[in-house]
Amino acid sequence: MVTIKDVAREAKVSVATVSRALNGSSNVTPPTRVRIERTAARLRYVPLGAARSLVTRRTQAVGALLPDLYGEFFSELIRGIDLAARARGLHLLVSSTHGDADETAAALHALQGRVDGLLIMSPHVDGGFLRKHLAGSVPAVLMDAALHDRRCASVSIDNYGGARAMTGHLLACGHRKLAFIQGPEPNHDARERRRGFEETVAATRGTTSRLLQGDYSEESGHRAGRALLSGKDRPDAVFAANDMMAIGCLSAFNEAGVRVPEEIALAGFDDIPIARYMHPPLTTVRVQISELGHVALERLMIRMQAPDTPEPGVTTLACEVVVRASCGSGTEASGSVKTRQAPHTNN
Amino acid sequence: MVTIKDVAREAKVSVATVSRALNGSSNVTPPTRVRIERTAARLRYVPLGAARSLVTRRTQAVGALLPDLYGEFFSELIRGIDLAARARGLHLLVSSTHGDADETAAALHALQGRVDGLLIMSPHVDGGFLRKHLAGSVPAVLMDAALHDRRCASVSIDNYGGARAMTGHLLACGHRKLAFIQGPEPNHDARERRRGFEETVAATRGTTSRLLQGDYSEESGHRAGRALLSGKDRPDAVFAANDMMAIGCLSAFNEAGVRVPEEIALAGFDDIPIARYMHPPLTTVRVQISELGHVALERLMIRMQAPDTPEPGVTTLACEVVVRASCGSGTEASGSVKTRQAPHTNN
DNA sequence: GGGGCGAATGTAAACGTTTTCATAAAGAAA
DNA sequence: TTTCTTTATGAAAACGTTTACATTCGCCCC
Repeated sequence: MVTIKDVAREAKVSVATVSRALNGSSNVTPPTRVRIERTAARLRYVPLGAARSLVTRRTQAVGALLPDLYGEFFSELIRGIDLAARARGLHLLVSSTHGDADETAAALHALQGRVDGLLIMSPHVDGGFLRKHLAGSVPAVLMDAALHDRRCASVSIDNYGGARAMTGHLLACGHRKLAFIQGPEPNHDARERRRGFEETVAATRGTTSRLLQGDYSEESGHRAGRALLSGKDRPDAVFAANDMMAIGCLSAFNEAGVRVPEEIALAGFDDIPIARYMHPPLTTVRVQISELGHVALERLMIRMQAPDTPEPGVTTLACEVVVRASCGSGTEASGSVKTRQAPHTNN
Repeated sequence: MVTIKDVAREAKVSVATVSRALNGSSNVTPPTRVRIERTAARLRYVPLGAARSLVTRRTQAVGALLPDLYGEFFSELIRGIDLAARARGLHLLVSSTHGDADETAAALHALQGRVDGLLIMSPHVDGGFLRKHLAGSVPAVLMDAALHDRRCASVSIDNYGGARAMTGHLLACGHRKLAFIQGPEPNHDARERRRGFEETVAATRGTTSRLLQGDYSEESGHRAGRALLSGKDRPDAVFAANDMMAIGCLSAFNEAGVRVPEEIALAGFDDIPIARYMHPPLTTVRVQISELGHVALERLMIRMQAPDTPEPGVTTLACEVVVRASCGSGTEASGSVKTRQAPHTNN
């Protein structure tokens, strides 16, 4: 392996000068600098990250702890984080946890000491969990976290507002018998979306509603769709807690020859890129998924640079109802309604 | 920050013993071990990765350099890599390059010295590029690389065979006027898929074919679909070089009220999870995308453990035609044909 | 009871880099 | 010239960990 010493010897300078020349900064004579740069390039010298980190106390890396890596939601999220990290010159360490709280704690532990900051999305992680397992050793930002805990930074989507807006839209379209395919129970966002749906329905006279269990996968949406068709009291609109389930549900309807939106309306949540390419194009709640990653990373940067600044609380990203054909909206061909301005930070 | 010295002092042993106790291995008396473990847990000691890496010459991390992070193909690929890496106790550093060869080289450079191995997928990277910019400092495995270069390890999909098989299937369905929506020119896999299509068509009498340019995005597929409909000589089957474009194309057909497969057949490539949930479900070439990541990581592990072993050449992963409704296959409702056994390593 | 041996623990030297401090050289002010 | 300041460079000390080697201790065997 070629080290800084080799470069120093070849270029006939000390290691200190090599370090200075290569890190751009302080006083090195132009001729020495180019000589060193040439030598380094010739020897193919690459500074060892570990050694550098050890002395600078910086890894130039952030970790992203995610619950799963399945589907377009996460590819969009990772994309948003990656782009923002790249712009800041940071490396991105991704880690997924499929298991329970213990496994999540283990993953969190493994990530510490390797990164300068942590982006966390996990149903098991809230402020208390973080304080217990992180102990302030690394700044962290929660994404879509369960608890709006003032003491830890977090960036969330306005799941509740989005679900309210979408439910309101379905009602406005004239649908009265609604069904909701909910996401996995432990997920905070799944609960919020359901709450938005239920409260809106409860506040409107003359409506009936029904809940089906799902787990955010297409397959569970497909199952739910079949269950709805086989039941005796078919709803006139189905609101799925995410697009993947809506897509699975749509496919079940298509298989059964039930036309959407003529016979049954359908809406999703997330606005994953594929949603608009479905047939019919899917009415959904737009969440700027990549923006969530982007904003979370920016927040993390702030905390990394000034770790002792007062905790900045929760940032909420607005959602937006995107009306496409699948909800049977007669009045407007396509349009959108925002739940509120974004991003909005609540201290 | 709490270091190994703090733990040693608290537990009244030397740092060496702490290190031994925490790393599981050699002779430590059970009572001392538990005392050290307790102390470490109490102090919330986390070993600093950088220091550990510096002395062990291992980062316990692999890097994945990917061309982009958009769409389900990459989320599946990352998922496959992540799962395999997790199983091996390795961390995963992801990095994407959107730019040209220079940017790719820079990303490659930034990744060196931070990882024990590299997984690379990039249209700009071939064996020569690798030798020039990597210089054997880190073992690397190419995924779906342009050049089947014996001197560097690579895992590829049988793009050519898959395209041949699919084209053959479309012909077997009775379609004679074919169109192919090709992927971005610089991509090796895009070229291979086109080659498979063209050669199969050329070998069959009485067929006509037409090529349209795409870039693997839904949007480009949508554009291509519209172009096909507006043209005077409408094909009876369209083969898109990936599923995303097929989905965009399908959406264009749907918008125009052109029925698939009755009026025009459609096929894709990749079998992303969503493909089967389209309407009609998409006939496509199944590529075990996550398996590609998985196999690539396993290959990398081998090279990491024995760097001086002779280069093992190219591993090819078979593709499989998955027949669903979109191709208008009258005879069989659903089925599949493999191009060959997988995985198959060619030394 | 002494010699040898193995197990448990301690000591200290690496690992490659940055950075502080010291030094040398070169110019500016006198 | 002399002295002071500035600038470029070098020497060496950190950074936190692992690990080769040294040491101590207790035990068994003769």
